[in-house]
Amino acid sequence: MNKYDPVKTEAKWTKIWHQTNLNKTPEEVKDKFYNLVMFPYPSGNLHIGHWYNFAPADTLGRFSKMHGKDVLEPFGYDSFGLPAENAAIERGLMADKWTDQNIADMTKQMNKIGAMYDWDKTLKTSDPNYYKWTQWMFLKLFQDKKAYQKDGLVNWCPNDKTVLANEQVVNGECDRCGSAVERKNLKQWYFKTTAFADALIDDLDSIDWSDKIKEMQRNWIGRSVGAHINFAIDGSNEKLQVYTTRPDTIYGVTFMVVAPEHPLVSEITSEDQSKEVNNYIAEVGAKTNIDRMETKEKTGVFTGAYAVNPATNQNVPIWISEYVLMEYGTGAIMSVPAHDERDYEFAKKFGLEINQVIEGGTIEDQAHVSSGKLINSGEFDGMDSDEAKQKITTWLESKNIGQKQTNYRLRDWLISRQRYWGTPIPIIHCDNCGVVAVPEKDLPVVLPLDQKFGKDGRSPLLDNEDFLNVKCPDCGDDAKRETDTMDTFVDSSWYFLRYPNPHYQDGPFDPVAVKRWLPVDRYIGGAEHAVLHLMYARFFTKFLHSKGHLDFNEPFTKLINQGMIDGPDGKKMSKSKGNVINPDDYVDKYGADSVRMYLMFMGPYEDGGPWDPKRFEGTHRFVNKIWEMITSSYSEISVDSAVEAELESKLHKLIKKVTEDVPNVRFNTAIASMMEFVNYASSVKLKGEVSANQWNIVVNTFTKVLAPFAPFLSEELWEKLGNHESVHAQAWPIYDENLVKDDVLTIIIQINGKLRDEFLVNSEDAFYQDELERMAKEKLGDKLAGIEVIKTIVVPGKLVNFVVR
RNA sequence: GGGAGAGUGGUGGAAUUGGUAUACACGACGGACUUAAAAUCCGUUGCCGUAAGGCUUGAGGGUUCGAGUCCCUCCUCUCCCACCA
Repeated sequence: MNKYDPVKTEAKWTKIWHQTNLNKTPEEVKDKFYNLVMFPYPSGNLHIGHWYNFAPADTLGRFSKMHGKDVLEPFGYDSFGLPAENAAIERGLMADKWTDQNIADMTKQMNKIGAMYDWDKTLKTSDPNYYKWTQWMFLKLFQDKKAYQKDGLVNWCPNDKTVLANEQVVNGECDRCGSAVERKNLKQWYFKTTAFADALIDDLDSIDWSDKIKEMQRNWIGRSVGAHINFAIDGSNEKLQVYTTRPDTIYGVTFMVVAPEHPLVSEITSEDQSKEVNNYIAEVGAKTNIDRMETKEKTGVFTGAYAVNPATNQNVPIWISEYVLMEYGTGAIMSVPAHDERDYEFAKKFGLEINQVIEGGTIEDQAHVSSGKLINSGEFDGMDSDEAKQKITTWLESKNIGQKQTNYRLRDWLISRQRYWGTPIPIIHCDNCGVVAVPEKDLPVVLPLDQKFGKDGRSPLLDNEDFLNVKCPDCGDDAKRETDTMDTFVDSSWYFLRYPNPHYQDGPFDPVAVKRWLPVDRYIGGAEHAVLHLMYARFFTKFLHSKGHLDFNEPFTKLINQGMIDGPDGKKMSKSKGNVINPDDYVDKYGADSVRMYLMFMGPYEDGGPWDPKRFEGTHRFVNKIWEMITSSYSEISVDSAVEAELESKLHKLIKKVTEDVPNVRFNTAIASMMEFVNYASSVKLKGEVSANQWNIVVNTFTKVLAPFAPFLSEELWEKLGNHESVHAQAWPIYDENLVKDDVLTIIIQINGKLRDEFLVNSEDAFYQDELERMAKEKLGDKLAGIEVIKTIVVPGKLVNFVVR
């Protein structure tokens, strides 16, 4: 018996596919399928998580290709980022050399996966030919005032020594290194993501993403509709503007709270309260984000000032407290303790007045938060909250002290980083002209390579005179370059536009190629990017669309989020736990196809799960079983036409099942049905019950079904079966509806819904209800004697149910 | 505290519109081959019961001829957000 030799086979076909240009992307495109996986960071080692990402995605691509689709399946690298810089600092390497070596290593490993990548369509974001256009994107945003500089409180990671975007702070910690994030006042570059806040929410309805991810984006953007209201301050000309979603409760406002950082605080604070107020501000200012989050109990200080409730004309005290955030709304709130839990807690703690204005609840015990009928609200008494919100807002507008206002939790994207290994921000600072954009013709602003780092990790750009010193493009005087680089998420926000023609020189992307291939039909990647990359890429697409560069406004039509592969112990893989699975160990021993098959068979793609070496063995056994079944010789022993019909029917059922499962990423059930088929076909073969001719047709067809899953194995089998053209260039087999239908159906017999018996019936008779009932009665025979049948339910082709007393 | 999702054998997991629950695989047990082991192959395997039979999809209730699937209450777990006014 000749045994399947994956190592030899895979090397052989890798070479042949390369020589025959099998994976070249078609130029003539009729029915496109842009099959994209989120590109990886070149960390240097392809781990099993990468395999889980790319191998099933490739099955989808190959499956589509066999269906006659023109498939674009590119691969590249998100190659700017901190790990390269850390390697440079810690080990004295060059960040660029380290990165390029990793790319070379990973590309070698990537070739083992058996994917249909067209290596002509590759890119890396650290390539000047690429980041030139990232800088171009910055300039376009800058020209449109959607890239701007702002002074303010920012998140600072003391370990990575850079600022972070809001999205990159998780539970008060840096999402890269886990350090506690500090708050600093710094001038930084931002992209105006909030300009597209509405579109980012509304257009979610038009794309095929999981509800989970869509909901996460909606929550992150956090749209809320309410009103701005200006409160007069007693004894001052200043107005205190607040944002509220509950204008219906304005008669219940008994105090105001402003954020400690609010600019009005210093102006309105009375002399006798100023010491206490200043102490409080200092105390809060010293806290980190984590400290702030840990503060459970409400704290605050009275400013000594009063505002006037415009509804009641009552004077209400103005307090400061850290529970009001300067970053959201106006940094000031009107407090309605009767109908807001936080205000209630605050009022109870500091003995402030509580006025109920919505009927119901037990205000003595807790805030009554739900909406309802208004009371104690003058002319608005008796109105429902929803109506009162409208009416009161209109009333405020008529008095010119308020208006309807929509607010978002989304903050503009902070994109500058005080790091070296990233795309330089194409800006020049000139003493005469201020902030000046680098002219387009001067792009790219080249990042100097071979830079040495000190132990402190200080960006070498800060000390690189050649880089720093430039002439101002406006006035020609000496000027300095911006030394911050861009967040690497900027690089990855538009890469999918460049893949169709990564060699294009006249712009960031080739408009003809983009028209041909975009938007992305399947986008596959981890759910951890729900509010990061996936939102940033949508923002870029919307911006480019608004400027007429793109004719679509959503980049990823259908999104698939694969799960995570854990270690055999069920825990997240990590070097320190010693539970990391190295795919090479398995690939070198069992072959890529077995790894691919196991990853797809282990469970639903969206769930992931632990890597189980035992179960892997099981899948590998299946691969060998296929090899044995197809390559060992077939001999007719006792040909049986009933078995021939059965085998043909099972083959067509298999085709149908796999055809339906793969587009829905149900790889596990597709493979299960292949196993079932092989089990049956093997037993037929052993007994030689079908003609050699039919057997030949069956194994040829089966090999085509197998092809997207196990590209090497199927190609070798295909050749052994005497075919000359690649199996991957074959058309997907079409199943015959008539053969999928069963000739004989099993009808079950129930009594009161419980299974009691069953019988077989020819499919053409299975839809005559009277006949089915008669047959069921006959089959049950004596069992029904003396029992009163009240009702009989007949489901044609399925069952007969006798309802008895 | 808010939002989303999920609970099925010893394990990963299958189950068209409500219509044979536990497909496929792992593990376990028994057997064949072997001096022996590995590999391979064959059988058994939801639970209780010798059997007939009964029970079974987190718990309880409901709708229905019939519920893993639909509705209500509760419990548990996972993920996301979190003083967002």
